[in-house]
Amino acid sequence: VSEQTLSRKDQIYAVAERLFSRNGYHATTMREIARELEIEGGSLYSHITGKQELLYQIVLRASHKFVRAGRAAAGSPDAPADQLRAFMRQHLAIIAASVDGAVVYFHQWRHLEPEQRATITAHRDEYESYLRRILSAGVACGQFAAGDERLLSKFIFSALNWTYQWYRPDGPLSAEQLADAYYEYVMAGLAAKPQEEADR
Amino acid sequence: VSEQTLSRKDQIYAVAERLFSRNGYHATTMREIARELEIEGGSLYSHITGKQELLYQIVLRASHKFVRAGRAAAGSPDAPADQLRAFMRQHLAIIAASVDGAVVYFHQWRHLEPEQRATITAHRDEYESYLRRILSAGVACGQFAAGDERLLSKFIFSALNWTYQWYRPDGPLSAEQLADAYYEYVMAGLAAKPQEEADR
Amino acid sequence: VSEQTLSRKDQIYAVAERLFSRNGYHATTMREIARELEIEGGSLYSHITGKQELLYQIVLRASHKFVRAGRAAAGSPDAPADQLRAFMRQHLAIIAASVDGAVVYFHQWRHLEPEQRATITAHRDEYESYLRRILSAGVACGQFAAGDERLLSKFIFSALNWTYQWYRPDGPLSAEQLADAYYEYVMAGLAAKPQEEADR
Amino acid sequence: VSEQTLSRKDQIYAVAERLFSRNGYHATTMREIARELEIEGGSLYSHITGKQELLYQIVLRASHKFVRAGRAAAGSPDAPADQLRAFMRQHLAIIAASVDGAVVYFHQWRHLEPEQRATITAHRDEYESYLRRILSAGVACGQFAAGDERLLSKFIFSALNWTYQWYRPDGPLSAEQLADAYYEYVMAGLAAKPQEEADR
DNA sequence: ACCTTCGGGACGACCCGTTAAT
DNA sequence: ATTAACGGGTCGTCCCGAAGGT
Repeated sequence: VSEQTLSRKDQIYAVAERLFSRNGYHATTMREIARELEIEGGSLYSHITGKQELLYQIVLRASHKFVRAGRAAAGSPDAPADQLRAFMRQHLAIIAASVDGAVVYFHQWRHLEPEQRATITAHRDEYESYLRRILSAGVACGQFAAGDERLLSKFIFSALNWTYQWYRPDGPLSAEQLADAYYEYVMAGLAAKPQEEADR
Repeated sequence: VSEQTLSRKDQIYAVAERLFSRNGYHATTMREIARELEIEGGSLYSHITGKQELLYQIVLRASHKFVRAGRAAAGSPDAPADQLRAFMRQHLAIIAASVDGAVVYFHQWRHLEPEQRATITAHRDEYESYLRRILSAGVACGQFAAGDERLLSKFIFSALNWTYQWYRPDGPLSAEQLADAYYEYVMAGLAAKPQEEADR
Repeated sequence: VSEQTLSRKDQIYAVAERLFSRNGYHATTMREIARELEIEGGSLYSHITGKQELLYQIVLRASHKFVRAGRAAAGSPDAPADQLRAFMRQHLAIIAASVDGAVVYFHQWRHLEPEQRATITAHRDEYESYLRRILSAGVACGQFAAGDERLLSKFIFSALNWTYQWYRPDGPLSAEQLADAYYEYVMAGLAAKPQEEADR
Repeated sequence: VSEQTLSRKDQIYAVAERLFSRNGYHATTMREIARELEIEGGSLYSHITGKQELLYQIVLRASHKFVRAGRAAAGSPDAPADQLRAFMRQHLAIIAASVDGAVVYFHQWRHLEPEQRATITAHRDEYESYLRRILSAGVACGQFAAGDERLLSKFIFSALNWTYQWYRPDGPLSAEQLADAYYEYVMAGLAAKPQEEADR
């Protein structure tokens, strides 16, 4: 990532995001962040208010991105199956755009202050509700088989969320290709289909 | 959890597992662990060698459980689809048996020493290879549709691994029920089936 | 040194002397002492009262040996030159008998409690006075050249005391041989003698 | 000692040298060093890397001084007897310039890390070789009586090294006077000389 | 009588987030 | 943006003692 054209403050956020992601919040020191920018530890405080705020802003930003994407997907006039595909694409696009941000979002929210955590949790709940709404609509209109929507949504989120553990945007798969592949798995499963069996 | 009949050492490990899981390795202090056992911080060191060793043993134990289970599932004489079901059941059974252990295993391995981390990574690779072997066998014998087995294995692991984030063994779902539900999702997907539609 | 036939208490003192000598008082731990005896740290306290007492007794013993030897040398009816030779032989014999004891005596007395230190200092002063008495007597009877006896005594003690830094009783030189060699240096110096020069 | 014009780092080294000398390395705490400078213990670490490094630098500095002086004395074009006198003067001048530094050098090198200790030991060996070279040259040219040069060099070092135990530069004797007195002892011994007796 | 086990409590070096002065 | 420092905290170690086993 080019850190050249960013303001000093944004550079700090960028470095913090990377280090929080790689080493975790508590294992990252302010001096480490400063060293990457070739300044002294104390100098950070001309630009930021503190470590805690650093974490909060990073998590909050990621959180907003997900919520915004989810609201868009669930609010579109498309059929539920297409909404689901859009939802998955968006989710993976956000992760692909900033794997480090995603890692911090998913892993480090525990280290927020209670108030901050409450805010983030609320966002997360809202986001998850969008997927459940899509699923319900799909069942209602007969596109999806009936089932436990709550459990199903967790199943889908599992697939989506876990990607930050291994996905790298510079790998062979684009985020969209990955989303489409996962969409197929989610929709059709992996069992051999009757006609395929007949083909052999 | 009954900590009555455990040796002091095992009590320490149990508390450490819980706190590492809830708060993370670096945010957990040795004195916190001690306080839960109503002894002083320094007294821990009559029983253990250090914080790092605590983490390593906890992660190592979880790692062993997964490897053992994976080897058993992939080595059974059953058909691949049954192996897969067994694999998923075992995986969730391990998580259900100790959610805290699973959280530490999945989240805190980054804080191991390089050597320790290498050991754990090797175990993880071995474990993942068992699932891929099952999937390959299933494709070979026509039980599973052909596809990218590497990607598919990641998809399945996503579903399995993410459970530690929300699953509680004292909830409404047993680990086995959850495994079976997930197995169905993985095999058949959520798209409404033609005959099912006809059934209605 | 055979530690077989000693009482447990004496074994502890023997080990402590060795470790205090090699590593110093503060760098030696009670557990280390115990480990050499293949018991646990806490078990030492059945036999001794504490670490400080250990040091004090070791230093005190060495101190007594020197004082006793000095008193004997200075109190003998021999001529001062012979008293000096006896003094030097005795001093080195004590060091040779227990280099570790000598090291602790010379190095670790700083770590005694003030009271204990005062006792040892008094002994040391007494010991040094014996040498000065011998020197004064030698000057008075014309055996030694006149000079600053205070400085001279320091010069002689330097040679004697420093030996614990390098002397090993199992080396090529016996303590007596060393004492005699040093006696010659002290008496005659190293300058070539006139007749020796004539010899060439 | 004026600690006014020194950099903070040098002040720390000066205090550490004094305390290591008086109380020994292990009995000196970082907080004690800090207290003398009227700062908090943790604040030391803005200027230095650690306690071990403190010791190493202090010992290393003293070590360098001795080696440099020894090389100069043994390398001069003077006659061996004059080289010896110069060697002794330099040695005592170094001790007089910093008795504390000498004490640390002679006493605390045991507490260095193995690698550091090896460096210091090599320096010490080099230094001692210079004196032996002077002695050999003196014997070869007939200025010194023949004898065991190895033992003789130890004898001379004893006198020189032990001085840090009692010598204080603000006492009645200058370092040079002391060196010259010791030089006379070493060269001529203390036995009454025949012609001197005749002179009386 | 001897030793182990378990623990207390103080203290060790060192590090961290942060700030005031410059 | 730096420099120097604070103050509180971290893990770990140490000496020592009490309870209890053999």
